[in-house]
Amino acid sequence: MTQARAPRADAVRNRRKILGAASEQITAHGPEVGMDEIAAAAGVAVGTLYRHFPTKTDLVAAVVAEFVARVADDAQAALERVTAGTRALDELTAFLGRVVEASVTDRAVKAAAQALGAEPGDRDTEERASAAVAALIQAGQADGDIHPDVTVNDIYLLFSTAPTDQPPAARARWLTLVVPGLTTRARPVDI
Amino acid sequence: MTQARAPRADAVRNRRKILGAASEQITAHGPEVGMDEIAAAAGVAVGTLYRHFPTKTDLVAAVVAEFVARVADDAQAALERVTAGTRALDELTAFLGRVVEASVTDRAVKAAAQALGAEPGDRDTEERASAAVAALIQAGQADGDIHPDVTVNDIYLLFSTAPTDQPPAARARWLTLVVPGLTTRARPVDI
DNA sequence: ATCTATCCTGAACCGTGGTTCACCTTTGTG
DNA sequence: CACAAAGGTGAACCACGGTTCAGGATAGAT
Repeated sequence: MTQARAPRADAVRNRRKILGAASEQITAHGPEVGMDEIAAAAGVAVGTLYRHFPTKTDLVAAVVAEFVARVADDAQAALERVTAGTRALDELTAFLGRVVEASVTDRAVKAAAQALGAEPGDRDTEERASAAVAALIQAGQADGDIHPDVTVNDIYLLFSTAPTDQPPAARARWLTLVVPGLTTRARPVDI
Repeated sequence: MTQARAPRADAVRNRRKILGAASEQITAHGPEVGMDEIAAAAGVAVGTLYRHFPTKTDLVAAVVAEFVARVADDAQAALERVTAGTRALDELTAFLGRVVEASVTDRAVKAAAQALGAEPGDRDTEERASAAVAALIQAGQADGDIHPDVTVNDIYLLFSTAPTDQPPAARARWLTLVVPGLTTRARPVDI
């Protein structure tokens, strides 16, 4: 059990700068930005990126984790408002809308959404988001607004198919088209 | 007005082979297959590809056009069944489902769908597909099944957001979630 | 102050994949 | 059959982007 020495001060500082710059760049230009650009934005050399994150995938995953955390916060806030008396379906709809809108600016969120379905990410944060969304759904079902079949996975499914790269009007329209599927009035469809 | 000489026999033959192989390869592995692989599948050298299609984009566009034509046929067939007495909403739903399922195998269709919203492609074929879908929608609206607001663009919007890369169950569920948005029972949503 | 483990640097490496081009082959006309 | 013109060939070119590594700098312990 060799006790690992504490990381050096500049290493910690750089790690933060890198994470910040990566978040910024990926948010602005999507996950396809070059490592060079991220390094430049962080005021650091490429090699330093690779000291902290063995591969680009790891770096992106770290950034994505931050976004997931943000979404989790959002969901929890919505849940609290419901407990305070607002209508669950409305909160869920608004939540969906907000996340989709956020996906447009923060293109990494889109990747995060797909990551939610695929790779684990932060177990805790993911759990937190899922729990809040699940509670939101349950509340809506208790109100009789949301269809009893609806699960958290449905929300993720919709979220992962959001038309992020389409104009605002299309995104709004998409939400309009998609929400009724969660609603009590909807009926199942055979394929 | 210099009359262009007719193309040579082997040129015509190769063009067909290329288009066939490209269609096959893109269908199987998506538009990201290398030009080398397409050339190999066609039993032809890379240079020949470039003689017929100045750029990879052009080749893909040509393949996509074929798929659009296939979708147009499908839509027209559905329309004819409606004229023969089947319910328009059911046909539209089934059509959506079929196209989504086709997108899974024929990954190029997905690209085609997005191309429909973006690049023109074959004006005629696109018109043909749009006309058939529009007629389908109108029929459904006449039945009182489909919401009066629904347009062809909505179908394209949904189609372009289909979860092509998710398991069959998820795709089916997606259809279930999405169709109610087209239905009379749905209500609009504010963002 | 010294010394070493840790960390940083950035030019170079490498695989990938679209594209080109100098040279050869085939077609089909005179 | 000869001989242009059209077409085909495929090795080489190039841009791009992730990754590496030998050498230099720095923190922090002694």
